[in-house]
Amino acid sequence: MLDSETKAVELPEDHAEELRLWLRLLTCTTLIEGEVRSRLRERFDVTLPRFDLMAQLDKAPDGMTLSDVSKRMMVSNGNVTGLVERLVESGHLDRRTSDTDRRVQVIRLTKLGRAEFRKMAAEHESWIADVFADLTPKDLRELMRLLAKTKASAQKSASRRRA
Amino acid sequence: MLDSETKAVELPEDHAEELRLWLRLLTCTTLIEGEVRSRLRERFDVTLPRFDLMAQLDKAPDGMTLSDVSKRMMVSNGNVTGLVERLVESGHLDRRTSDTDRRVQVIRLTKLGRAEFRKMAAEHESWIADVFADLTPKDLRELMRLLAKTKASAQKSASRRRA
DNA sequence: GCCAATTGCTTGAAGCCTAAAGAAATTCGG
DNA sequence: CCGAATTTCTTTAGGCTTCAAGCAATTGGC
Repeated sequence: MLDSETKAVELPEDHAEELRLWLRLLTCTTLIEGEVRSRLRERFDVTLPRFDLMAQLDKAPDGMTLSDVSKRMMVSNGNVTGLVERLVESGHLDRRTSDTDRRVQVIRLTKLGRAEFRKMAAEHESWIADVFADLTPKDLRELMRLLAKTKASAQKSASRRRA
Repeated sequence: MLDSETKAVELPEDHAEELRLWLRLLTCTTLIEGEVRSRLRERFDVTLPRFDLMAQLDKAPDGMTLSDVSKRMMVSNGNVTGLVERLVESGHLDRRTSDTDRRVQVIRLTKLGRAEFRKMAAEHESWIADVFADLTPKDLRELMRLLAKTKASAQKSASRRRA
């Protein structure tokens, strides 16, 4: 009894399995991400971060603030600033200062931006389908379930640390 | 019969499920990666790429060539060059030109590098264990299996494109 | 109304990353 | 043995990313 308590904190336990799982998860993501990245470049001469940002905005017809984008994309504020800058420059994004709060920048897709994104998104979806082509419907559902559980567990772990 | 053939190529099929799965996979990885990154910075003032590189070298006592590292880490050659440069500079890595092929650089951990890595790796393993803490042993095995399948499927898809 | 804390965003320094081009060494076909 | 192709690594330009510091606007306590 006392043992089981001390053990968790003191003794070096074997977590090689979790480690291997994490590495495999990372490998899968890196593999797919790299694939998507080079296809986006080849077909549309666009970078993955730009695509991701446009994807967020496509889901928000009324626009988003930079903070919203930053949270959704899980990247830093400064990162978003530069990304938006380049996309405004290229005519894909429209940027306005909020009427009610002059600190806030509201961005949304321009007509051009939306049109281009839709084209890219359609192909993108088929690439992703191809990536998972060998998984059965049951595999897909099961993987979804386990990743949901993983996400929850990871979030809990992160909040434990911040506490 | 003809239908099933045309359909796969022509008709816009619904692959929303695969798309959601990919986004969830990406979210999990980003979450965990961010967590590991900030912990490495806090505790050891080291970056994730440096840690990853040292992890590769820890598994290869006789050293590795830069190309080996590049393939293993799935990053570009130029990336490795810079990374190695900084780690040699900080005394963690040792770099020598191969005796048999003057193009080849062989790198390995120094005593300092190995000692520091071992300390980091021990903590790292416990962080990862914590991330997956809510998954049962069965979950872990099942997730491992499905990710193996995903990896194989993704590799197949990537090679189809390059073909 | 005022001042402190917070929030939203930008800036700057450093590092990471890729693609593409190029330099140097090796390998291989003939 | 020669030259073409390949391999290994570096360099360059451009972009992505973080952290930390800082500025401007708003909010909330008093």
